[in-house]
Amino acid sequence: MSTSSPKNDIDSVDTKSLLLQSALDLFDTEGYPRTSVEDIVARANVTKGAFYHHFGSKEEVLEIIHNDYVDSQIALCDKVLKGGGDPRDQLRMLAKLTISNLDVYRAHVAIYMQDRRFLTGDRKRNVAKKRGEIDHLFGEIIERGVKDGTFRSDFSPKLITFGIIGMYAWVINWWKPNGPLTLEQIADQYVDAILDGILNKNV
Amino acid sequence: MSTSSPKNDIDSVDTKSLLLQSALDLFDTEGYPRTSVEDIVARANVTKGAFYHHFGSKEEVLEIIHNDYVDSQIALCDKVLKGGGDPRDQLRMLAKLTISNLDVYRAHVAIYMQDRRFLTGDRKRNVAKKRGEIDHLFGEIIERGVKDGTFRSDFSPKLITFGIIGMYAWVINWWKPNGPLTLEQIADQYVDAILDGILNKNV
Amino acid sequence: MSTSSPKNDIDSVDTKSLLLQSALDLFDTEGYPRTSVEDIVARANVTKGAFYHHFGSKEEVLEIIHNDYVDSQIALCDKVLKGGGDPRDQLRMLAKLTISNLDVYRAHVAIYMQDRRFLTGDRKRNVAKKRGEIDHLFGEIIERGVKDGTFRSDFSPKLITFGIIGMYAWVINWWKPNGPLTLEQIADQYVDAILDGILNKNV
Amino acid sequence: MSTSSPKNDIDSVDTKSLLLQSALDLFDTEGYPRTSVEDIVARANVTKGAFYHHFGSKEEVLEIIHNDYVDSQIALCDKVLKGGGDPRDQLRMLAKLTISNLDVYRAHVAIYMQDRRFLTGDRKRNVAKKRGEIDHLFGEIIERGVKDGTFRSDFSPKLITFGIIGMYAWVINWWKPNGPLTLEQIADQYVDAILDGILNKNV
DNA sequence: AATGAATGAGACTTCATTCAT
DNA sequence: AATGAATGAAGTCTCATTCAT
Repeated sequence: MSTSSPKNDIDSVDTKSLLLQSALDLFDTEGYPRTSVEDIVARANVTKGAFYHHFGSKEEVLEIIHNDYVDSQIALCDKVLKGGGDPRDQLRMLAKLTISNLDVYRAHVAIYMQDRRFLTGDRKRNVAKKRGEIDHLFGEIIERGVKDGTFRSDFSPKLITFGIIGMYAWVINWWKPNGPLTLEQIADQYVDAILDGILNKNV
Repeated sequence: MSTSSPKNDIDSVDTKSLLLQSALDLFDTEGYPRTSVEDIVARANVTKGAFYHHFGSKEEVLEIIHNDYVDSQIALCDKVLKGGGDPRDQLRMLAKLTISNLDVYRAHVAIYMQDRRFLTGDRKRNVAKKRGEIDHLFGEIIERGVKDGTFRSDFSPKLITFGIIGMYAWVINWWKPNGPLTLEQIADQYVDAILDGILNKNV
Repeated sequence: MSTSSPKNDIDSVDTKSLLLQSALDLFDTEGYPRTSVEDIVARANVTKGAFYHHFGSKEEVLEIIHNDYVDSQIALCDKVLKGGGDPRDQLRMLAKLTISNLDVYRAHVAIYMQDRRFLTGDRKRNVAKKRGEIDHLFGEIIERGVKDGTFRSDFSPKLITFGIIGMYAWVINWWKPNGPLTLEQIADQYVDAILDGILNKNV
Repeated sequence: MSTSSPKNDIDSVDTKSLLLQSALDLFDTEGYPRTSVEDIVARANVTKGAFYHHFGSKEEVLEIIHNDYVDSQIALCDKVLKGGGDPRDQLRMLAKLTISNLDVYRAHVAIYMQDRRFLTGDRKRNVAKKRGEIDHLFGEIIERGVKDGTFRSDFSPKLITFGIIGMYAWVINWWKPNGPLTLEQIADQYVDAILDGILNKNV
């Protein structure tokens, strides 16, 4: 067998990833403003110099985390929209993918929800733009459903869009891995509730 | 002679209120961690000494703002629950009151949503406890509705509770006063959507 | 007698002046970039916090020192120009005042000559503008002298102006208080040399 | 096959010279303390390792630049002094050579004037010593001229020496290549002004 | 000859808070 | 009730230099 390069040695994790993971954990638990670069490097067992060798600033790390998640979410929306199907199925599919994304990106999403506002300048603008895209892609499904008669037309599509987004976004505030409900169940029940309502029609 | 105390003179606003308002505005627009005591007193046109004369710390101000809002919301929930009525009506009533509370407490709510986590120690615990109460009171309506057959029993009540809370909580993220929809319309449409679903049943 | 306020007590020097003097000494001996705020406050026996209570930045202190000197030099030029007299006398008067200004502003001038370039943005522009004024006021005397026939017209006035300024500016590089030559002698000999030349006409 | 070594290939400039030139440009425009090794290597399109392969430290580069210029200036003074001639001619010759040296060494001189003080230890002493030599060689011409009656004896030779040096040194502060005056004209007018004075004797 | 990751000391600055008045 | 000078800890970031490869 070939001798692997040092980078790939079993217990050599590259410093940059180590720092990113450390920042991710701390931003998630402590929040961005209360996490110091000092904290990040201490957890990664490297020096401040190493941090600034790999990243230009603490804010850049925040941006990277945001983009990681937001890009994945956009890709997901694109996939669903391009997949075709009727609005009802698309809504369910998007809900499922969005929520199952939490398995991979739970910390990213928590940080995105809470610390987005600490981005400044171009970073703020870029992330805001991508966020707008996501809202727009979500909204398209609703609007198409209203047009083709699948969804009721007596609601404001924008209102419904934000309502659905709100339901799913809120999950991050109470869901814990290993809870009684799987992510799949959460996604399905929310879609069912939204489509058919929670009223008991058999009465 | 005038009998009014100096505090009530036509254009004498008392310093403490001035400082609270200043903090409210700044926490709302800049966020708690990026607002310095210096900023607060500058906007209120007083000095730091005055601030520490009226408040023990910056965090105390954050707590006051939180309690102002949370107490009002609890009062509101209590009122609805004590008012009796069937779960459907209670849900609608609570939704309407909660949302119209945004007219008065928009900044408080925004701060509550974003900066709650910067409270520490007892303050953190107290606010968390009150938040739990609100969630609980909301949940009670749902649970009672499931029990008495008003709401479907195939959903997790907790899930539905958080879903509804999420929809309404999210409003703070997109609603602007003077937009096309009134707060009353928002409250009603969300209740209608949740109760009956968004599917067009006439097809 | 009236009891003097604490500010005027015999050995109470106000912190701001103390810090300015400390900065002046250190910028003079070590240069601006090698002087840290830490150094300045250590020499003044106060804390860094006190420094930033009185000044917005290290650069602001540099600007204050520059303005102190440059403004005094402009005032001096104005005084000579408004005083009238023939160009020869004005030149001598300006030389004398400029050089005797070194007694008061020796450190300021040394700093101005060496550390001017570390000012940035508006501060850089403002000081550059004032510097231009001084050059201009100096040049006016020479130009008037050329026009009225006092000075030879076969030299470029600008060249002569800068030559004279250079001679006087250079003094800061070698003059030490308590040297063999008084500032008055230096000023006079330079004016004599410039007006009549150093050639021995008696040969 | 080509016999030239790779170093001499048409567009292969050796890294060391590239780095020196890069440092020269940056020290000139930004100043030594504000130029980082990072800046130098970025401009030369190499890495830090290359820099420290060729130079022991950033300060060593500053010293090299200083010695390049100072040695050339000493050589020049030596040449004039050894060339003999009367003090007046020697003065003119030295002025001309000194000033025309600016064509080649403009950046070096600017750096020498501004950043000399950032040399430390032996480097500082060595450059100071060479600087003293230059002053001395200049002064010798003046002193010899006073002794042999060419120059007036009522001036302090040291004063006159520094005055002349100041005039020429100052040129770096205002002269721009491609300005209206050639370096030759500058040198000549200054010598004429110093020898004969600027007063109009025909009045 | 050159790379580039990493170090570690030190720089400037912010800021909640205290305290004498 | 209020001032404003002062503190001191902590924060972000820079940078000359080293070193294994």
